[in-house]
Amino acid sequence: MKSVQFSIAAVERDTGLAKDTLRVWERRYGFPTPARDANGERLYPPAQVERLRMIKRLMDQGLRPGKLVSASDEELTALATPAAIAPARVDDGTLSAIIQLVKGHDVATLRSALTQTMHRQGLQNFILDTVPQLNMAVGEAWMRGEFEVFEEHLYTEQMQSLLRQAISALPVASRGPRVVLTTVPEEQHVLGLLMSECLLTLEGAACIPLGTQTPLADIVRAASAHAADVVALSFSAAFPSRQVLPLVSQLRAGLPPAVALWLGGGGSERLRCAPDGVRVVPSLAGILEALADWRQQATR
Amino acid sequence: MKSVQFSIAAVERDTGLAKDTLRVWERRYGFPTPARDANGERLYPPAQVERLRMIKRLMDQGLRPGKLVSASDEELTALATPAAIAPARVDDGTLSAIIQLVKGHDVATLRSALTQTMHRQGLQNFILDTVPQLNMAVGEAWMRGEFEVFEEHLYTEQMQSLLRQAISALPVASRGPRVVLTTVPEEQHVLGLLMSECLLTLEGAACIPLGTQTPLADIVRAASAHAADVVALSFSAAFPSRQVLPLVSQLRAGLPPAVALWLGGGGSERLRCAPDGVRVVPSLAGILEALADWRQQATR
DNA sequence: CTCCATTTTTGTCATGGACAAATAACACCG
DNA sequence: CGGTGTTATTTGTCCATGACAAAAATGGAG
Repeated sequence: MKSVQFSIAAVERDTGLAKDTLRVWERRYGFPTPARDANGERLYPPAQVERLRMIKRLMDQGLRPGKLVSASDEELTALATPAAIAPARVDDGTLSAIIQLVKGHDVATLRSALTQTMHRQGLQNFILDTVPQLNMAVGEAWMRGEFEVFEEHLYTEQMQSLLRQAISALPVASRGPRVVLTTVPEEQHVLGLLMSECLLTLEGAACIPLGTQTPLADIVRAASAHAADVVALSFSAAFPSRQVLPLVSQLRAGLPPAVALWLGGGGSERLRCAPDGVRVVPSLAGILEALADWRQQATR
Repeated sequence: MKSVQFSIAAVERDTGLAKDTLRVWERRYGFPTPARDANGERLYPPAQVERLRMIKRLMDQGLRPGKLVSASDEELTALATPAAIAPARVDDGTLSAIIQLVKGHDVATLRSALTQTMHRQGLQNFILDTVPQLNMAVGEAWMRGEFEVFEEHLYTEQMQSLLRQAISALPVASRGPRVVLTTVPEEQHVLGLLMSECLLTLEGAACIPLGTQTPLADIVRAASAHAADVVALSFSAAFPSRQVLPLVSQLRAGLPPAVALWLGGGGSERLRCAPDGVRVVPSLAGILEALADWRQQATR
């Protein structure tokens, strides 16, 4: 394989670390140490990009960059070791079987296994239990280096299809509330949204799915146009946590007070104190709880 | 409505203009002219953000920023006028009916109308004719300012569900070729991929969908792991054309020569001269042609 | 141990200069 | 007059360095 070098923009894309951050790390910690092209622009070797990706992954777990970038390679791999991050979990065999199918690169078999598991367990159980566990297992396998990026993509794609299919098959909602589902710009993880849409639609709520990355102003407009009762946002664990609070505050200020604002996903848990009128939904089961609360309040 | 001020990061999110670009415009053209907070950081008034969004829209049509930012408000609104950009097109009524449904914010009716149209026309006709026309109609309506961003999101989301559902319903492929479908990082438009997947699966090709934004190195690994015969990439018209050629060249260099590389979507047409071993597929119908060519060559 | 104040860590923003790719403008020739 | 090659302008991205504020860690008092 040719030794390709990465520009700073390419590294930002591949790692999710901002250009400013990459430069300031170099200045402060002495890593990374990119070469320079004829014009003085940074050229990152693939090995350093790989290391940066691992660092980012560990940071998403809550570890601090100062320790990580100055750590030795051995310490890094030790941190990424199963024992360090993957608490043993109960597994009836279904999980590992599906993981193996992803690794086996057999799309058709993977799809039918997922479909079969969903039908066996029922949609609600599938979404509350199996899907989150699968997501975590995939994420952990990726961190341990057992999964390639494209294998994670393949999994996400299949799961996405399955969930959308399930949603399509559900009866049209009638009871309310009307829920606008989306993510903020920069947040492109879609599975959380789809799982939420499944649960809400199962309970008879009317979902208005906007997909990912809706600008804040347009979320407000959508809530108004669709006469929404709730706006539900999903933040993945990879989303820069320092940006969550300002985003949410700005959105809350723009929305009418009568519209509820729910936050879900791994990135919302790190929020210290939610502003007034914002409900953090810590898990998928919490959605059902929030829904029940809303309905109770609505009848009064 | 409170007069909220936007930080430079917020403006980048809402407009899609990079921070560096915003600063350099201010330096060169004298617009925008943000206020400053106590710490000297830029605070953009909402009116300027709105103007920036309009400028960005017009730039996506090919107009140049130098003219736009120094233009008067009147000139701007004149450029954004329907007559300036939207050639009338033949329309049997189905198109405008669906557009009206999107604007009517009735999710359930929109979904059933799309489903019905698909079944009436048959999947292949639907994808070759109606879907591209709808996409264009939506894009044009958006340019004219008749569509909000969230309305485009809603349309995309519904179409995505419909196409994924159609793909799931198709029989598993058996004939080959094996096609890896994805987009490069930064390219997040997914409808082109799904339409291609539909057509290919209809013809019995085995698709390996990786979703959007797969890093180049992982596209290569996926092609190898899945024993792919073809890698198909989709570039939307919005993708920065200056980046297409370097990306494609790099990918072509990394792939084995036996693996074909197909490019589709509006962003691939602006490619001056494709490198050796790269096939530009100018339209959706071209996919069927490329497929036929591949099969003919494979039998020899 | 809990809670509050202080220090360290960390990401983001500012300035001003530079360069290269893309585009427009222009001169030239058939 | 239309096509073509060359120069000029436009435009986005990158760099270096300095600064600051929010978040996290630390430490001390109750």
